[in-house]
Amino acid sequence: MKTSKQKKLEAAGWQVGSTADFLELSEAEEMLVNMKLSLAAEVKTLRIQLNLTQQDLAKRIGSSQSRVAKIEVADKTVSFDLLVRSLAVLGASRSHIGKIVGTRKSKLSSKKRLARQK
Amino acid sequence: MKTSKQKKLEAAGWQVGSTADFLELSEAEEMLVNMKLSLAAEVKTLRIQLNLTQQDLAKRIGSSQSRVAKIEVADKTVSFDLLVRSLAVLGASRSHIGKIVGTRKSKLSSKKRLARQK
DNA sequence: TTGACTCATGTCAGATATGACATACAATTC
DNA sequence: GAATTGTATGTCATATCTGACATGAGTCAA
Repeated sequence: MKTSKQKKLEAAGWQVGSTADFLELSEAEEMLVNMKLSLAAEVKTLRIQLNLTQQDLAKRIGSSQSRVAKIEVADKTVSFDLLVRSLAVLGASRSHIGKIVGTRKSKLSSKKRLARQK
Repeated sequence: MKTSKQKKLEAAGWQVGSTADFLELSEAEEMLVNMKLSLAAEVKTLRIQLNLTQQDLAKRIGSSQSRVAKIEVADKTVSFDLLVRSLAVLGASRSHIGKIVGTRKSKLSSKKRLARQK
């Protein structure tokens, strides 16, 4: 099924699903990247709060130190799955993870924000 | 670095990072599965709200109808990434997605809940 | 300095996810 | 009951992700 609007557009010769969709995908992709960055930052935060080394966390999630390093910088070879799994193992609840996913990180780091207040 | 508690446990002969961690991983895994189920359900809900067929959504995310079908039943070959990407393309905001991720679905479907009220 | 410890990054073989296709099933319409 | 439409499921070649390893760089104490 399609909306009448879509049908009209297509009848008028528009390629609904090519150019416009490319933009939509880009936007979605950017959002995904930002989410991953937020999740990655939280992994690092939680790990440090728990006084664990990357090696320690690696052991907990059945991986290696190098991969944990990549997780924490949201390396492009790191999946959403792995990020969420890491948070879960660090004790983050669903609602906690949901908050991270749903909250846009401020562009200024807390360090810069502090400097800014002076 | 390790917590003093961990050090004590290890000194006492515990294999911190083997048995206990296996349980932690299982819990995390279960949480992940539940999250995926919630996300999958939301994909279906949003798609239907937007009056799109699986084929339409497939086109939007650059995939195929069959994969969308798998997405909506949270097939085990469907990644978190793909679920979130789908929601994003369906117009879900970060906070919207965050809510889905963070909210445990009631075990009773809305249909059953309605039947229950009688 | 040397060594131990922590984190970052490149590489790679093997595991997993992917789009695409074929096909099956259900509901509608003719 | 044949055709159409929307959805589900199995398979497969390929793309992407994975753990593991090697190695470099920074910190700190002996």
